[in-house]
Amino acid sequence: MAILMKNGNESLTCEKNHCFLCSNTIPEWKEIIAAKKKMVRFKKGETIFKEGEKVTGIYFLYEGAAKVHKQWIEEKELIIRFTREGDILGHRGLASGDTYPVSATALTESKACFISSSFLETLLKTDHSFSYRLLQFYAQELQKAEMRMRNLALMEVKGRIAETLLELLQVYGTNKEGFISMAITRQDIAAYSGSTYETVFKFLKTLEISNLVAVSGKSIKINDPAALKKIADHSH
Amino acid sequence: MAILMKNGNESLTCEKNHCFLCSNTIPEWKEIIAAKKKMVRFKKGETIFKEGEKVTGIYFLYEGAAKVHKQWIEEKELIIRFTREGDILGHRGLASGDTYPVSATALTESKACFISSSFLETLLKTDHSFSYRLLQFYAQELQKAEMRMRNLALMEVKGRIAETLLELLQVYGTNKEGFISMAITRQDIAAYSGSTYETVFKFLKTLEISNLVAVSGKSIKINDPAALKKIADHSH
DNA sequence: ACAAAAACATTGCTTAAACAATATTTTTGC
DNA sequence: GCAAAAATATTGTTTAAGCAATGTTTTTGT
Repeated sequence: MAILMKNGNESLTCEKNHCFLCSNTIPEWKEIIAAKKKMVRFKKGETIFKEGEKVTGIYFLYEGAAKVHKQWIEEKELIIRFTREGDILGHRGLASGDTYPVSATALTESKACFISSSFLETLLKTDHSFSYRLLQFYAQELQKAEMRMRNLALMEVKGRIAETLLELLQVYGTNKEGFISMAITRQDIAAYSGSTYETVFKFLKTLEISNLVAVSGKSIKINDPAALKKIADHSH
Repeated sequence: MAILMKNGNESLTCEKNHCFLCSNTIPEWKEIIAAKKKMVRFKKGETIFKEGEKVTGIYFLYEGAAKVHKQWIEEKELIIRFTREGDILGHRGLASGDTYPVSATALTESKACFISSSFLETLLKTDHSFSYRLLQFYAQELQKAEMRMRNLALMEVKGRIAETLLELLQVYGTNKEGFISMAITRQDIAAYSGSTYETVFKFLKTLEISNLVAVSGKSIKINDPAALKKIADHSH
């Protein structure tokens, strides 16, 4: 049942049912959703959608990982959030403005389930519990955004980098060796913490020396999350 | 029809109909809403709700102005947004967590229309177009939050202060003399821009000297908004 | 009306963190 | 498989912006 789509991506069936869409819509709609949705595949580093592009719909990350980021002047960007499978992407497009306010890029080979804006609208207007859940999700996202605003504005860089590591740990978890299950570049750590590669490099080195983290290439192991939290909470 | 309430505030009728609640709910509900809502009055500097407090409901600012702010370690706070009449306050409380993630404080003598969480829930589950509008509002707020996250992380302070002045201009407008219609303390400008009183003081002085703004006590007049925008866009 | 508390004004000093420079290693596209 | 482009490593310099100190003015509570 792999139907070839115009962009060469296959339409695959969704077996996990773990995404926001699948777990929050009424069962009666499952089939219609299945017919309307498109499974899209992205290579590592591939753009899922780009800031400024016209909004076409919403994505539910089915497999893999992605970063949501926002550009500022060429060369500067802030990573807004790191996402894992099950997460929503592109939901900000729902606001009146019809272009994506952020970009999303796959961090690993990924699959996402795509729902067009028009169908989403129908869905929202019909399935009110879904609509209510989405509202709650938004309120939660807003809270997170405000927490981050505060951190970016008031914490010093070391704290922000510590927070970034903890966030990565929280989002991606660890593998059997205890390393964060996602190879992340220092560049991306800098882009999330709102700092620079060099600062991340220097601070990571001191963390390594004091044995709070272990680094092996792009893999990072956090030995003492509580100590990192302490650094974050005391950086002012 | 001024009914005395337990806290001494009067229940007043709402005549403006300009708030989100009044302009986005179905006419049939107007009377029920009128019966359920409570008009609350706040003195300048008075707390509308406080971070960490149990969420009791949502406020619609009917008259006056307020700031929404978030604390970090004693003494440090970030002002998340400035609000004017018609604006929503306390909507973040809708997320699962049952405490306000931010505080709101009246900047001037204000009146707000209060709706309890339980009634809001009923409203959302019944009036779906209201629910949809609120969803759009949230998406918009999320966009703004992300824009600010980016600015706080990547812009240098001068640009952030310039942005703050432009934001104040945009939210509160000007009086006949061209001054921003809201007396704002330098402390609050610092708290919004994520900087310090001294830095605001210094930068405001240079803006005054270069004639981009005029200052008279707590009143600020922006002579050249475009120049301020330019400063903001070039601060990196 | 008056004391206490904020807010304001002003200035140096200090430092965290960006910037710059340069060399090496890893990744990726054709 | 190789060249080009990212990403990494490292250290030194510079500067923006916070902190500290001290005094004055304005606001606010009683």
